Amino acid sequence: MDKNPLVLLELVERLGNLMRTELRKAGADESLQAVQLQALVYIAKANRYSNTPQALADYLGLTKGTVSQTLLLLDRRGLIERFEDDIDRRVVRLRLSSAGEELLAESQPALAWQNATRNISPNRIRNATSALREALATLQEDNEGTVFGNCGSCSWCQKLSQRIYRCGRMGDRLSGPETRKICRIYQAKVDEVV
Amino acid sequence: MDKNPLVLLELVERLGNLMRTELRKAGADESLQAVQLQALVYIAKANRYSNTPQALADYLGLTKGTVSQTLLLLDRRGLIERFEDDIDRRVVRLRLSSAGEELLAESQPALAWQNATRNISPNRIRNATSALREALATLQEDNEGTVFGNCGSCSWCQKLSQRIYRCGRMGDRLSGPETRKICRIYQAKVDEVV
DNA sequence: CTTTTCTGTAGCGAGCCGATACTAATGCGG
DNA sequence: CCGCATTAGTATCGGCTCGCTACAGAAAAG
Repeated sequence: MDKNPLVLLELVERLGNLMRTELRKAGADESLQAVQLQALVYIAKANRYSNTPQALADYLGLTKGTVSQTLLLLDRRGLIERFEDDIDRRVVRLRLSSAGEELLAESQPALAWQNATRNISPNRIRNATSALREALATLQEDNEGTVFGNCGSCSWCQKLSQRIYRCGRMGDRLSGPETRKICRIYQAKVDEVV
Repeated sequence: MDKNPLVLLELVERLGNLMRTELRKAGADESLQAVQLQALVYIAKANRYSNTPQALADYLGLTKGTVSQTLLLLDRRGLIERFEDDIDRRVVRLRLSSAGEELLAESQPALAWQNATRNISPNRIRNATSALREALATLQEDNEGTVFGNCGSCSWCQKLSQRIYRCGRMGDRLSGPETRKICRIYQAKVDEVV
């Protein structure tokens, strides 16, 4: 029975396609494309190491040129802000403008999904999440791509006190909320399959 | 913990995006787009009730106008054949040409996925498949979309003999292989959550 | 025999997307 | 301190996607 993975793939692809059209519908009010909404969602969740065009390109699986175009458009719309990094003046940092935050809060692109999963028990969702997460990690490692994650299961993360954490890779102190954002230098703990 | 569904959604979207870029890479040799490969895969799997442009549009979550363009291109490339239905002369039937079958056999777009899931136990894959299938069905019902499936779990399907089946909705006899193709008039059995 | 509904197609326009070529900043070796 | 490779990002081009509107023909409904 090695056909089962293919069945799962078909489901992932179909759900991906349908959620993409959901995104299109959600963005149609503001005349935004699906990818643009995905970019906004990412920027809202990215931590300080991951709010750059290159990271977004890795995340979405697109080239940096393509992403650059999307960001240009979002900037013209006033939904994001781009500003130079103080230290490395090649890199551009991204963040949502207040208009972008507002837009994201209003248009709930995930609403259809919430409804679609209402009858699935938390336990089954956890199991499915775990399996897909492993597939994603393996897929990205095979492609030498970036594995995104948050500090909760990252081997670099050190807990300094009740509320203060520290990233052993970058040497920065991180607040609690910041440890729950998404990070591109994430390194899975060896014995943790989550 | 009603945040878990959102985590699952994020995984589905990311995997969908990445497999989409895998598709792009796989189709790049033949200079085919991701959607075009998805269309070919669908046409290869569609049964006699489901090999039409409209069905494909429902499956991919696109409009019939968009799909029409894709099919036009695939036809010009000689990868599919389009022919009129004998009874209802509005409908166009689709099938792969031999060139199309060959192309699909050679470019294995699912290879990366097979590798990515190699370390996941069949049992976990089954569980994940089951959960996602339910999400998909609910999502499509909410949107009044078509729920695709095959005869194995369809309430219209009758088993006439060891090898012969019958579709109670359309009244046709179906061979064993045909019952494993994908169908747009699928109706889930009431007590079967599969 | 209309009228409506259901097929599919045609053409338009905004935008996606990869590829290529480019600028500018950093870093490394000497 | 000076080349030279590397990295982050932008600019431009061409092909294609995709929704939209309009359209034609066949079938179904009245």
